[in-house]
Amino acid sequence: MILIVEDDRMLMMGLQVALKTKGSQVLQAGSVREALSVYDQQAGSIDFVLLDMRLPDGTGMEVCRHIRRRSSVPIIFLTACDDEKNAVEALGSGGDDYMTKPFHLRELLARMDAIRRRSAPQREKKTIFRVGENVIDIRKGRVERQGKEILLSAVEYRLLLVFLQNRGQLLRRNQILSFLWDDGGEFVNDNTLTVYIRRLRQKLDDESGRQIETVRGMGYRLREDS
Amino acid sequence: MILIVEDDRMLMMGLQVALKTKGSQVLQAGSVREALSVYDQQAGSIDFVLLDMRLPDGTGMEVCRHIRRRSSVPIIFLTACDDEKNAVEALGSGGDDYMTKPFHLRELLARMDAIRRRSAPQREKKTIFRVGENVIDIRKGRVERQGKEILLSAVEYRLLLVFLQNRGQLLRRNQILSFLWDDGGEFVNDNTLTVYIRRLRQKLDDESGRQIETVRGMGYRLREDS
DNA sequence: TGAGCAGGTGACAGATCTGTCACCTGCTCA
DNA sequence: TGAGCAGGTGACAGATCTGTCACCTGCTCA
Repeated sequence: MILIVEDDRMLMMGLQVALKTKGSQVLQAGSVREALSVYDQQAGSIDFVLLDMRLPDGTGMEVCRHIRRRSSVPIIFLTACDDEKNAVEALGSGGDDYMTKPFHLRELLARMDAIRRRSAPQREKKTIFRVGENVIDIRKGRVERQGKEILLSAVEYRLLLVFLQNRGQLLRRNQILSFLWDDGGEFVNDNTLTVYIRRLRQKLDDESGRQIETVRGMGYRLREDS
Repeated sequence: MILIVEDDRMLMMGLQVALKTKGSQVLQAGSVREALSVYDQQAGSIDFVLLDMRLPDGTGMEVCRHIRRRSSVPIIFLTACDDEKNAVEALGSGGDDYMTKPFHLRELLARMDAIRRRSAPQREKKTIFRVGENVIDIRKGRVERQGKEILLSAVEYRLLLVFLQNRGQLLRRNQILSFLWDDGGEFVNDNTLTVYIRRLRQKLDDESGRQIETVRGMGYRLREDS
């Protein structure tokens, strides 16, 4: 099921017809408010989101942040030309791609396919992870090293989960902030993340060296299993 | 791989030969100390544990508790006749069955098969659970109701996980204590569990009624999805 | 090579969590 | 029907966590 968030009725109609013709079901929302409400009710069945940047009661980024805190469903931003700067930023905040209006439907469909292909090798549902000598069992909410439990606070544990679900990938500070804090990290001090990274490192690091790498100017990355 | 914890060398030899003949690999341990060490190193590959009750440096229950905090691998206790009272208690602490020595190998093998069959329908690796109107995503370590995050403390969250992994099953207070506290719950006040049950209920319960049921004199049970 | 800045560090105040207590409620059985 | 007890409740002290601060370190570029 595809969620389209778009206040231009003509465009909405066009997209809807095109996507339905391709065999997809469609959900509509015309505002930030409506998008959040529809998303929360249907989250489980939505497998793609098309997201207008400018909405009558806010921006697509707000919707994107809301969704990204809950799911990794693909999101494509639809933007007017002069939104382009915003759109690029939006990618950092969790979008997978963006299209500048007006665009050819065929191109949109092609990009959707590309993104689907890219995310197709469904991450297997691992529930036990190894980070250095630490073993994390998310079904038990337990972290241990050499059989000894490592106690993590709630925020530390969730920070670790964010890294595990995106292992080996560079995560920007903004992305991590928005995963961890409900307000999208807008209202927490940037240094707070730095401090939690440090705390997590202190608990996880062993002789095998630093597990969470700093990518200067970019963000952090959890080392792939060595 | 089967872990045998037994200090009687003759019995150990017998079991080992019999199990190897049936195509199983075997790990040995002759004491509590050794059992814990072997278990911690091989936890991932052990799929059955035979556990003598009386060991030179302690009891099988200690080993059982250690393992149960980490895994639901099947455990059969091997007990001398006059241990029987303990053995029954041991089942409460997480054992799946017990055999009174001396026993027929054939009977042991039959019981092992029975337990394997019982646990065969591998619980699928769900990572998203619903409890009443609450949605728990263990890959994100998040609990929410109607899109609004419910904040759980570390102990509350792990208590919830214990229930989720044993949904619909009656959990005895002792079992829960040993899942949650590293000392097997021996050194925490019994009322502490009652209090955490209450706190978790306060956060999870909604109009659809109580999710964690009390089974008086027995323990607690998390309601199956209605 | 040193200015500027991204990220690291140690310490802190206030918030929350943890485990216990004393006491309450209400089930169950004689 | 009421004694006895399993489990529930509200409040609490001390421990831990949370987020911020002021300042430090060390990379990167002109």
